[in-house]
Amino acid sequence: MPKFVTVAVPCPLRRGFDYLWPDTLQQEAKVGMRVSVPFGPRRLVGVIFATPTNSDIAKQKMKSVIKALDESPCLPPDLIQLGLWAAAYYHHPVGECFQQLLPITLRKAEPAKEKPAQYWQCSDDITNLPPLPSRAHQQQSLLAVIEQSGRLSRRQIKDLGYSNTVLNNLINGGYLSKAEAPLAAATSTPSTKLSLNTEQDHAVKAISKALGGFDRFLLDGVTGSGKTEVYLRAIEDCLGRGEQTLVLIPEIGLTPQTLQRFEQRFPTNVSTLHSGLSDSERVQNWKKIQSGEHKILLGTRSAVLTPFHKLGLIIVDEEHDASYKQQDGWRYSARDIAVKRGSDHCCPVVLGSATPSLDSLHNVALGRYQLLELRERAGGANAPKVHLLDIRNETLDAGLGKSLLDATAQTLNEGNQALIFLNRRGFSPQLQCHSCGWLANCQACDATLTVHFGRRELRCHHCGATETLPTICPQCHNHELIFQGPGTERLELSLKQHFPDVPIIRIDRDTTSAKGSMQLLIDDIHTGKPCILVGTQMLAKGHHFPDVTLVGIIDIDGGLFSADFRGPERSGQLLIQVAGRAGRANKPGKVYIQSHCPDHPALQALVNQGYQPFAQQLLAERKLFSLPPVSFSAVIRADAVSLESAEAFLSQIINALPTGDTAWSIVGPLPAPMARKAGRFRAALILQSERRSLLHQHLHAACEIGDQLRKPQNLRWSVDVDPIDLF
DNA sequence: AGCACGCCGACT
DNA sequence: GTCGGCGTGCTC
Repeated sequence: MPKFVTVAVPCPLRRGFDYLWPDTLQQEAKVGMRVSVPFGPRRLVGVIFATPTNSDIAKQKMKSVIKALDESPCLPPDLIQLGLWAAAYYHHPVGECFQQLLPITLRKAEPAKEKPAQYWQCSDDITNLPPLPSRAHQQQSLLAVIEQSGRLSRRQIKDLGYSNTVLNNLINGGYLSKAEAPLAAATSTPSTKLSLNTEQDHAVKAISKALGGFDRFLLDGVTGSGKTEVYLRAIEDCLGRGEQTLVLIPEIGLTPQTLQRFEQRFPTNVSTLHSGLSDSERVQNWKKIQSGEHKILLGTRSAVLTPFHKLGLIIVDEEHDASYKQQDGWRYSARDIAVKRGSDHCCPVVLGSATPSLDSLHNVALGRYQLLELRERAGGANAPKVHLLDIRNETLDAGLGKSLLDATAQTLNEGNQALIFLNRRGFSPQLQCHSCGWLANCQACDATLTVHFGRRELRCHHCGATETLPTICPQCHNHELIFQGPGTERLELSLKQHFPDVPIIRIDRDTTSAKGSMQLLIDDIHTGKPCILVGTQMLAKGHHFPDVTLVGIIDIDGGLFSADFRGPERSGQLLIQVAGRAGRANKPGKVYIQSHCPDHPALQALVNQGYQPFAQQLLAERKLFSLPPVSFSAVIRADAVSLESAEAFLSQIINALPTGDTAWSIVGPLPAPMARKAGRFRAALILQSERRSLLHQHLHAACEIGDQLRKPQNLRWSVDVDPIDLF
C-alpha cells in the first residue's frame, strides 16, 4: 500500500503538497519530520504535517520525497498543530509559517558547519597594559562597553556599531581575551530575593494557584512596582512542579541587567533567544528547551514559537509593546500566540504591563482575564506629580515653553537631572523657503524631508533617502530658508544655549548608532551628575534613570489626534512610560506636559486620574463606534507602481465579495494617509466584524480571490489579521 | 518566491 | 542571425 505525506513547502502558496514516501527510505514517515523534496525545478526543505493514506493528486503528477532529514520528528505534535492553526488564523501560506517555526540552521538540508561564536572579554592583565591613546575614542568606548557587559560576541559588537578594525585593534593590543561561552550565570553575586508587599504576594499566590491549568492574568503594575519579582516567584513555583517557563520580552527589553537578574536567580537553567545570538547558538538553546535540559526561556517575539518539553507557565512582559507584532510576512502577534499556547499546554499566561493594551483591558472587562494590580511602588516611592502646561499663545524656543525652561533650571540648581522628551529625531521636520514657500519634499514619498543639521543633510525618515542641505531655495534662489518645527537635535542645541554649563545628553537613533552605543550614554547618566537628557521614545523603554526628577514632554498633541484610532492609546502609553522613568523613593519626580489642547478630555483623564481611567474612557469610545478590541478586524494591503493599479486590484476583491450583511463590513480601497512611500503607492481594504468567525470566513474568500486574480506588474499584497496599524 | 518558457528589440 | 528584456504560468 502506497504511503503519502503532506508537506509544508517554503513557498507563498496557501496549501500543503502531497508526496509519495518511497519504500527505499529506511525510516517511517512521521508528522514533524523535515524532508528534502523536489518542487518544480528545485529542491526544498519542508515539514511533514500529515500522513494521509490516499491523495487526490494524479499519479503522474506525484513526486517522491528525496530523503528524510531527521531521525525523529524535529517539531513535536503541538507545534505542528500551532503551525496549522496559525496558517489558518493569519491566512498566511503554511510553508512560510512552518519555516519560521524552525531555527535558521534547520531550514537548510545540510546543517551548516559553523564554529561556535567567539566571545571577547576584558583581559585579566589590563591594568599592566599602557592606557589607550586618548584619541582612540572608539576603542575606549568599546572597551568600556565590554567591561560593563562582561562578554560580547563579534556579532553583538558589530550590532552596537563598532567596526571590525576597532575590535581587532583592541585584540592586537592585548586588551581583550577570548572566551568560548557567553557570560555564565553569576558566580559571585548571590541571588537576592526581595521581600514582597501584600499586592505582590497576592499576585504570586494567584498565579501559583493556577499552575497546572489554563488561566489568564493581566498583571497591571505601575513602573517600579516590582513586576519582575512577581515573575521570578511564580517561575520558582513553576520550576518546583518540574515544569518550564517561557518569558517574552520586547525587543529592546533584553538589557544585560534583565538577563543578569534571571541568571542570578536561576543559575544554569536559563536559555535566551534574541538578536545577539549566532544561528548555532540559537539552535543549541532551542534544543535545550525542547529536550527540557533548560527550564526557562527568555526571548523576544519569535521565542513564542519554540517547542517545549513541559511548558508550565508563560509570561509576557510589557504586553502592550508593539514589537510583539511581526510587521511583515507572517504578521503574527507573539502575545496572542502566547495565550493560544497557554490554552494548548494547559498552563497559566501572565500578561504584565504598567500601561496595558486596550485589548487586554477589554478581556478583563469580559471576565476572560483576571486582573492583578500592583498599585504601590516598591520601596515606598511616590508617583510623580503631573502638570499640564497650556502653551497656547506662548513663544516657544525649539518647542520649549517658558514654564518648562524654568522648571528645568530649578531642577538643575537642585543638583538633579532633567529629561526632555520629543518623539521626533533630527533638527527640524521641515525646511521651507521664507520667500516663495517652497518645501523640501522627498522624491519618493509623500513626505517632507527632515533637516539633519550636524550632517548638513536632508533625510527622508520613511525611505532613508538623503540629500545635501541646500543653502539657497532651489526654486527662487532666496537665501532665507527657515526650519519649521523642532526635532531632538534642535532641542539639544537650544538647551545648550540656555544651559551652557550643563552637559546635554541626546539619545535617539542618530546618536546611539553614530557614537557606537547607547550604553555609554546611559552609564554617563547613571553617574548622577546634573545634566539634561534629550531624546525620543528610545528613552521610554528598558532604562530607568533614578536621578531624573523632571520629565518634560514637548509635543504629545500629534499622537492624540492622529489618523489612526489607536493614536491616543499609543500616545497615552508612551507618555506614562516616559513619565515612569523619573524619580525614586527619596527623590520624587515631576512631569510637565506641554499641550495646545490642555482641555482635551482624554488628556485630562490621563493626567488627573491616571492610565486606567484614561484607558477605560478610550475603551468606551471604541465600544461606541464598534472598533477593536470590541470588534475584530483585518486589513488587506496592496502596493504597486501606481495608486490606480493597487486600488484596481483591491476593488476586484471587494467586488467579488457578498454585500448586504450588516454583521460584517468591508471598506476600501482606501489610499494610505501617505499614499506614496519609497516610490510605491499603497492602498488597503479594511474588514471588520463583531463575530470573529464571520470575519475569517470572508477573509478566507478574499484570499482565494486575491490568489486567483492576475496581478499587474510589480503588485504586492498582504493580509494582516488583528492589525495594529491600518496602513 | 523562484524558475522556465516564450516572444520581440539592439548588438558582436 | 542571437543575447536578453520581463510577462505568464506552475510548483504535489
